[in-house]
Amino acid sequence: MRKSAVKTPLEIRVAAGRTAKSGTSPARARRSGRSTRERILDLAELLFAERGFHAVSIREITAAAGVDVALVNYHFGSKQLLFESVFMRRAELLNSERMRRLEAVVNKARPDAPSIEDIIDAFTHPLLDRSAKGGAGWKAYFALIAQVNNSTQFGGLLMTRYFDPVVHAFIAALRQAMPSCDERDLYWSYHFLSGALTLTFAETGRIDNLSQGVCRSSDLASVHERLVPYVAAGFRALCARKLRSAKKSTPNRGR
Amino acid sequence: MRKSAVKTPLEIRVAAGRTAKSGTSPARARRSGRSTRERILDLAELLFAERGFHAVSIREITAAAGVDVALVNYHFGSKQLLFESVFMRRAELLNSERMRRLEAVVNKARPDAPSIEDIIDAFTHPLLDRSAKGGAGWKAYFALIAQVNNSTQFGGLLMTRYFDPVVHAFIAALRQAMPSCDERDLYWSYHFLSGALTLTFAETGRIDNLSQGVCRSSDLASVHERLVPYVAAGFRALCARKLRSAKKSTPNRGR
DNA sequence: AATTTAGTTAAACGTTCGTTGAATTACAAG
DNA sequence: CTTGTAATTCAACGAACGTTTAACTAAATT
Repeated sequence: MRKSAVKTPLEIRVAAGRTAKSGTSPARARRSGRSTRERILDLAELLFAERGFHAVSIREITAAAGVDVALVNYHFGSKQLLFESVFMRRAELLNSERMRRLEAVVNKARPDAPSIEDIIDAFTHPLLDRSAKGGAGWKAYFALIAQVNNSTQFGGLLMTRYFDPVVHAFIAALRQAMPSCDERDLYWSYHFLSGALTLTFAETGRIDNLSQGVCRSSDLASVHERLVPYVAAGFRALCARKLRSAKKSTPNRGR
Repeated sequence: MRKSAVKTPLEIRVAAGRTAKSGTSPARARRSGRSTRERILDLAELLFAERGFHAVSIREITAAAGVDVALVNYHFGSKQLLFESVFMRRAELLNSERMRRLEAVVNKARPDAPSIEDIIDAFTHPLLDRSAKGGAGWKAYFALIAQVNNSTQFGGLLMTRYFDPVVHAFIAALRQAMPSCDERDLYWSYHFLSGALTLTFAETGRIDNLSQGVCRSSDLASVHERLVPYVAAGFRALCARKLRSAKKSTPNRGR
């Protein structure tokens, strides 16, 4: 595959990924308290979110991070793998808190099913928290998620790989809360939620322009208190829709 | 600004934009029936939608269109202006049909206000129609819109410039249909609709993976019949939310 | 027929891209 | 202190990028 594969540079890079020897610190973690790996991840996240994957060069990232250009390929293997590392890093944090919150509302309501609002809140509140109090890194990350979610080439791939397990858990909870709901209505309802959620937390400034100052993208607390009842009502409306269907397809005769 | 500005190449390009002399055909419109300009626009649309602006080179576009690389700069001035031409081309078609449909449902309901569902349908149905019967060009265009809408650097800019007038007309119609609704609720409701709509018509394949075949991105007819009641219920829920608020802020004492 | 103009072609411009190899430094283990 | 390894630096690679220039063809105008 490669030309002069004398020193098998791939193995070097893979080994550099994480040696698992000293879990605390590779003793190289200095300069502003963050390791080189972390500083690259931080700046890559910021720049990818601002301009997208292809519009940002490795040289820009490493210059902003104050490290040498070669270190991206040394620590991550390639620009593409750096991007996936950025994507994965906070996905895991987000997933675990979403699961924690979901289990909490399920346990609290037991033996009944939780309300639709509580389930949705468990899914969305972690975004609100971290966008408000998580610093610029989380804000950039949510802008990145919105781009990936709406990307033709990555939307159906990366989102699936990193978020599907948790999404399935939430859809299962919604299924229990609305047992009569059609499966397709459940999935499409989540899909609409996903589009509204990712666009909103991307904070593109669109609504600021549209509303001419009446609404602010950054006012996430007030948007969250609207998002939850909005999508909860949507979920309920879709599952109740059965009653007045029986129009085109096989007429289910009454019930 | 430029080095050897002897022939003022900018003027040449601007003049080439559209000379408005012979509106029918510059007699160069041959080869598959579409002019060079149109073929470049078609292929640029397709490739931009698939991979995004920066991931596609002018050479790829012109090679796919079967024309010389220099013609992009001749006809459009730059890669960036080509992108905006792609964006603008169908936006105008979409806007005019949306306005036509909106006026139709308003006139039909007069002197009453139309239903929320009818207003939303006037906004979303043009997408359904053209995605189903408009060919690959329209499908690519909707994938492009989703990327722009969720882009940090273009989302608040291009969408505003090309879609705001029509969006304001729709929000005005919704305001008339729900006069007691808070302004911020109206704008945020539209924002959620925008996120759900653009993601859905992008057809990223995400829901196909998530639902493991139960739902298909391409089944837009069945998604549209879900999207309208979903967001209509969301709109209504937000505007009715007033009654049970008075929690944190100024307690409106009872009513 | 002569002249002007719009459209197209081929070639090259200088720049930047992601990636790599080899040399060098910093650190931990013996 | 010596050795081995992980991390970093510097310089360079070929490839591809957006854009421009100048020459050329085809059409319209005079």
